Amino acid sequence: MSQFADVILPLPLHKYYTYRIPAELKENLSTGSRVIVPFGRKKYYTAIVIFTHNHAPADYETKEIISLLDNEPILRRPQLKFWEWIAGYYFCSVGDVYKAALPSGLKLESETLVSPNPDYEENPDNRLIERESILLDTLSKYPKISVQDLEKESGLRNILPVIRTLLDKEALFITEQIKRKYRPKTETYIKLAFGPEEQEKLRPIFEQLAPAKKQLKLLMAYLELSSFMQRGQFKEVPRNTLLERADVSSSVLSGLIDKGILISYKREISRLDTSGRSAEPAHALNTVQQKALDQIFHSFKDKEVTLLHGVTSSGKTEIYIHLIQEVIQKGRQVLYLVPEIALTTQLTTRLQRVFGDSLAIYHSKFTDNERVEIWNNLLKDKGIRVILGVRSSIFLPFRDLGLVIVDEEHENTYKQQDPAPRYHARNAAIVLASMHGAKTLLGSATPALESYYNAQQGKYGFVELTSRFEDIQLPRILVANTQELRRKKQMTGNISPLLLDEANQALKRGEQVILFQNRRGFAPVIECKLCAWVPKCKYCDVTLTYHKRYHQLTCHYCGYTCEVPRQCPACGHTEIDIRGFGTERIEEDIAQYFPDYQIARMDLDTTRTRKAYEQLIEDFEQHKTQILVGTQMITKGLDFDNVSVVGILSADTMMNFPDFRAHERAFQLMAQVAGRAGRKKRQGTVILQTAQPEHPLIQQVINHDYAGMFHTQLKERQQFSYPPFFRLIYIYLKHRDETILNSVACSYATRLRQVFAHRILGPDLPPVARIQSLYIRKIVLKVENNASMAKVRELLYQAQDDMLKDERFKSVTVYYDVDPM
DNA sequence: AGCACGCCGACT
DNA sequence: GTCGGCGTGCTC
Repeated sequence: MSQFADVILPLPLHKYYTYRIPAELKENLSTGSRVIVPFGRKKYYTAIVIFTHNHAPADYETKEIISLLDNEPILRRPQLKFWEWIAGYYFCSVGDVYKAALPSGLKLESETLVSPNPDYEENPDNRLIERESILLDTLSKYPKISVQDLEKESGLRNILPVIRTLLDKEALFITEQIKRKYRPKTETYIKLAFGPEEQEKLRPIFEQLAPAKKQLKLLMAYLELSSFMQRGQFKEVPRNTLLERADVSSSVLSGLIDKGILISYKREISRLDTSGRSAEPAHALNTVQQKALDQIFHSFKDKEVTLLHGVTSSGKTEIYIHLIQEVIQKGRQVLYLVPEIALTTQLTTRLQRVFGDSLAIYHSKFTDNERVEIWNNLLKDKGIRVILGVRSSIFLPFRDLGLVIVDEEHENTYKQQDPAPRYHARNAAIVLASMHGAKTLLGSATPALESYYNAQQGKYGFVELTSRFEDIQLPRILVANTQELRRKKQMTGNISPLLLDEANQALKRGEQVILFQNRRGFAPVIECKLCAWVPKCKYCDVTLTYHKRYHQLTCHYCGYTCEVPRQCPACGHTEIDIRGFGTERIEEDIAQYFPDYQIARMDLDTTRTRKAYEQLIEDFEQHKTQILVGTQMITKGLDFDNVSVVGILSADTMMNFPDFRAHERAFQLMAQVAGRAGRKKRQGTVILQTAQPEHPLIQQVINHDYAGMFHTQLKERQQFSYPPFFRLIYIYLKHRDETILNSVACSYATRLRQVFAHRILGPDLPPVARIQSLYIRKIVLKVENNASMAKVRELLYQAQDDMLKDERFKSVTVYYDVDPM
């Protein structure tokens, strides 16, 4: 039996820590168990055992594990391997992955509690200073209080040193308490105190209760609910149901319990909605869908990953359902990934109907306790077969995945941005699937360039669905040339006459209208007011970002900088300015034109809660609102059958966004939003407002020409060394002193150039160059797609170690973003 | 991450 | 002269 355990701590530390296993825990402790360990002088953490062994570390004294939280591992072995892969690929610690992977209900935290020493008497030789007195006075009011609360109550700042001195003077005690966050949900049940075999006891009870009308009423209600009348049983009945049925107060119930007639007890119940949902059969597929399904099965024979390119509303979901059924019939599990915003009631109810209780939904807006229950259900294999979930559900303890579906695989919300691990759920899921020997299906109407390229190269299988479900026509797309309209003074606001006219007609016919404006219009991009000319970087093919502070234009890929031109190089116009109008503005504008219709706005601000979001959708579905103004949120997974006109208010803001993926994203967004138009009854109309109607991208949108867009973009990606030909790694440097940061960033880039040569760009100011008073610089590394990532990682870490010899570098924080979006 | 130790400026 | 500011390094 092992003496020592190496553990993962929930911290950004790049190694495992070794602890002694106390004798009494040796039996049950194993890889994947959670343990409480002391770390540093006073902290306790929940760590995860990754390895047990008998090698006593030579150069330090080990501490002992405090306690074991699980008699059985809460992780499955392949998960740890998966965590290590993520940490390696995305340049972060396994601790970072651990933090992201476990629902916080399974992560316990220690909290310091302070209590006064009642026997303390002030020593005249060692008087208390003022801060100490104040603290002690406050403390005397509480038997036990947390450090955070004590800080608040005392009105003092930075009380930890004071607590320390008081501790030395023995004026107080401190204890560390581990907070148990997950609580099983319980419900109180009521039952007769005796069984049906003693039912003759009932008669005297009725007589006894004759004067107590309310108690009698309650007893009758119980007998009724417990199905005694039909079957002579005394079943347990939930307390609330009983009180509701009897319509009496709880004191009446207490009366009966006191008399020993009824008994009350608590029972653990599941939070997961298992209200006996019965599975119903899936819809039959039409011939086109069936053919696609067959092709997917065929493709699975020799490809790990298959891309399903299906136009909007081609019925991809039904194909998924049939695939899932196939896999779960074999006893294997399915992970169905969707982007954060695509988890709509429309999709969940559809899946719940087919899969009933074997489906679980894993979403950040669900409470933590629910997520813990899903985790435990999977761990103990209690019936969940299909997980419909967002990004973080790749970390769930799957026993045997047979299939991973990544729907809307092009969505950038699959990439985690800020705290590490900065992982891409689509790419990580592919790795996860291969660890399980499962297949991955990527689905999208507008695939990511990278995925489509992989399919073209034969790395992925490829299946196409070209016709829409029930032969609905793709919408016709009309262009409103805003440049010309403005010049002719036919358009002053943000809405063209053509869009107004089409919207008006639709509304009069009782149909609905969607107006789409990407809020990214707020990006600091300048443009010519007349012709929408936008300055671009000569080297990166990326829109330049405007920095107000210096009145300069900068490329945030390579750092190229220039002055703002006085007049437009394209048309000579002299008004060049920051552009951008958001959804709020559109909502106001449109309200003036259509005062008789109800308008709703859907963006980050109006959908803070799940409820608000669902309410907006419900209102629109039920035609309570006629016009919906929104950001890209409205493009995802929503099926409205009465929308005939969609307005894209500014194609230019999307196309000119300072990012090498701007055109790809603009196409995806426009195609997705256009797909909301004209669903069941007739062809819809999309009004596309742009100042550059002849632009190839606009033509590709009009012609629903994904392949055309792909080829144009691919050429540019190759020319400027971007994905899928090159892999990007961003290296971020943070420091609170801008001057130091600048010089360190420059010398770091120089150092990196010695290793990676021209593959290093920058340093440059990222779009948000200062966060929480920390300045940020970004260095870009472009490596050939076929380069060894292990080698790149080694070289990067080596360069970082080298730089640490520089004194100034010590206080600089470095972090990486691999495959940034 | 957090916490302790250590070295410099605003107060008694 | 001390208190408290934050910079640096360590945690099994």
